[in-house]
Amino acid sequence: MPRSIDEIFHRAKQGKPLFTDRKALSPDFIPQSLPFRDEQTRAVAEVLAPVLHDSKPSNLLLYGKTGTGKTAVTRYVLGKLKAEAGSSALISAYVNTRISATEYRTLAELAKFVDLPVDKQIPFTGLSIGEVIERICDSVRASSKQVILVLDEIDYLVKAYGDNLLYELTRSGDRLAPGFLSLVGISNDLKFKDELDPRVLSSLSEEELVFPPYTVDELREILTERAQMAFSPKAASPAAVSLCAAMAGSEHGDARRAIDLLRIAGEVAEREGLKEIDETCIRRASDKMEHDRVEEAIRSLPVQNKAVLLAVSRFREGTNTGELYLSYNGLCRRTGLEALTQRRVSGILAELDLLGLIEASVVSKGRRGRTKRIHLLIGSETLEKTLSEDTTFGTIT
DNA sequence: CCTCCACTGGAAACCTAGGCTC
DNA sequence: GAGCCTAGGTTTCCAGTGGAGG
Repeated sequence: MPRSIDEIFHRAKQGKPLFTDRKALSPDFIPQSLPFRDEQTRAVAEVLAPVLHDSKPSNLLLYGKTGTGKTAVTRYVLGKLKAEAGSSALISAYVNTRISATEYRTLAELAKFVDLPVDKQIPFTGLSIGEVIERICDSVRASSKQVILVLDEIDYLVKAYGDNLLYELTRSGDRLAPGFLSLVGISNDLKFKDELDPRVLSSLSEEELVFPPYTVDELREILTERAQMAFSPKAASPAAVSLCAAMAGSEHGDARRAIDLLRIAGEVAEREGLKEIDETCIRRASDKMEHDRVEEAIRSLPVQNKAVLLAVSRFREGTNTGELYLSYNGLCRRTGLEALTQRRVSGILAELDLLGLIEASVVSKGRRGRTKRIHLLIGSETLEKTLSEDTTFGTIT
């Protein structure tokens, strides 16, 4: 749908905008109150309250599927707590360990909140983990800081690196006094507890809290409230809101997804110059979300993983490890990329599988050995379009 | 029931880039 | 600047294996 810029501007000028306050649907918006989460909000507040009379709150572990309000409740309570305390000794640090990805970077993130002396800043590499912990502890002790460290998606850290870091952090008490550090762990995965050393577990889960998924009815109510803030009246009909709640919530009551869906549907409608969000907008928004997720996943891949993915896409009917490796080798020769070993490529295949970009399952073909049956789970045009942005593959896709 | 293929996936060694100390 | 350290990615090595074909 080619459209001149005159037309775009004209459309934008005429008619009232759909959105009155886009922020109300942004991912990090925290509303005045969190519906259906009173119990959890109060529980978190109770656990953290001791900080107000300078004693260390218990460590806390929060569970629940994505979009059940764990992060929102935590941020909400911490926000209030900070306002109440009014002291600069209270530091609320938030680190998402899936994004920080390694132990070292998780600590480096924490260090940013702790405000280290200029000569003790954490470089992005070069220090041992022990040294980084040392520097953080020193600073906390020296200025009696009261740190509440939120480790979001803590299960990622534990899965990849075990519980060493948590072990260190939970028993750093003596090195921090008179300051202290309390942990708030947030996990999507209940099973991650199995991988923890019993000592770490008992210390980390002094308090525990489970966040149940929202029901579709609850989602609808949440969306209705947000829609009233975000859109001009009538822009989002009850039917549209219900559909968003149903589409996003049918699987496991994911409020974040529901809110994203409503926002993007609003953007689609606005771009089309519609006065209200209709079903088509919502369906297109849903497609767009999936599409964006895939593009982003591809874009952020290391170059070797991209190469392997591209090699996979050459086989329409799926392939196996040996055949794929040959093709990958050829690709490397043509692009001047250094070819990795088959062992490593096998590992990369497992990573791509985990991201949901390919499916790679081990099959046995009897006498003809054991291998992975591999096929692409995403559209090859999307893949090629996205990879052509990368200079390594720009000419070859 | 046994063989034996074409890998899988764990473990350890190796490499690189960077900071630290002296 | 030499000689040390570490994290993270990769290679090297290799024992282990599900099941079709004998």
